[in-house]
Amino acid sequence: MREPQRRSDCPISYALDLFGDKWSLLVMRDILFREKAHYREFLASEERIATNILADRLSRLEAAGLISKTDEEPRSGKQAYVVTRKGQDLIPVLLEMMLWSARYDPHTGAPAVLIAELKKDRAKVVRGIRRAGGVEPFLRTL
Amino acid sequence: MREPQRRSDCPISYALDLFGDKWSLLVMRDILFREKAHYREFLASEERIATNILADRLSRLEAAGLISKTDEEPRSGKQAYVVTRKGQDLIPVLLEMMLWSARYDPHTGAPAVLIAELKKDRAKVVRGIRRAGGVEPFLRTL
DNA sequence: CCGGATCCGTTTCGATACTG
DNA sequence: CAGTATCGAAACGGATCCGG
Repeated sequence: MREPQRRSDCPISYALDLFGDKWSLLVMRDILFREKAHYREFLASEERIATNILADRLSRLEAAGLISKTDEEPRSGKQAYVVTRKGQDLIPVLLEMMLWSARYDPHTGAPAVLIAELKKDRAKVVRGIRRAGGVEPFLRTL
Repeated sequence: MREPQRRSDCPISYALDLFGDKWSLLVMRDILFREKAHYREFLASEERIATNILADRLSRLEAAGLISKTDEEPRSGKQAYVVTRKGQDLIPVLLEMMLWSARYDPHTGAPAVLIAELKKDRAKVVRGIRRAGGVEPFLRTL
């Protein structure tokens, strides 16, 4: 497993050490907005993460305290990943990133519903995701 | 130069293709919060980016329309990078990321001033950075 | 089946030296 | 000053293998 090393004392570098790669934030998107919980489900994302990379990212995210592993059904060997409070607090970051992408990505349109909701009551949207885990259909496309 | 290729139609993947590495967001931090404009200034950051990586990231960010290069002083060969509107619109993303880092990074304390300002009037803070480019001293530590 | 670990070829990174 | 060139090291990606 890759052990990230801090490169500076600037606060943002803590996030960059964790998320400065192609996959970590995608895993967090899956668990936060798409209710994914099992290894197989992450693997099935359209971005096609490799098995070894996924295993590495899951264990790094767990080591950093953003997710935690639970033995859902010990006899079948089935495990589930759940997001922690620290992980949930990443929701605003992902939302801002998604808003920026939606505005400038020539490839996808901006999800007008979400933008309107955010403008109306930002904190409420964050709370909704935190509780429901992306149950609202428009969130699942992020 | 590395040409990023889109991996999915999910809007957030546009941002991840651009920023899914250790350096791109650091360059944007430098230009947005620390008023850096010249190649050597970026090089001087404490994270010690290599010259070839910096050149690559600058040209990618320029190709993506987040910064643009101007001939500040044509006869001395001195060039300056300036941030575009599209690049400035990344400020909220960086701010959220910094807030999250500050909250959870055991290594740095949270900049209380900024947190208070953001809670009071988020849009005003963003406008301030947009105009002044990190002139406020507390921004330079981000 | 499920959740990985291992192996291995390819891509990217990073440090230093060098150049227009 | 603002980058290239080079080269070893690290990370990635795909395929396959393994233990429960």
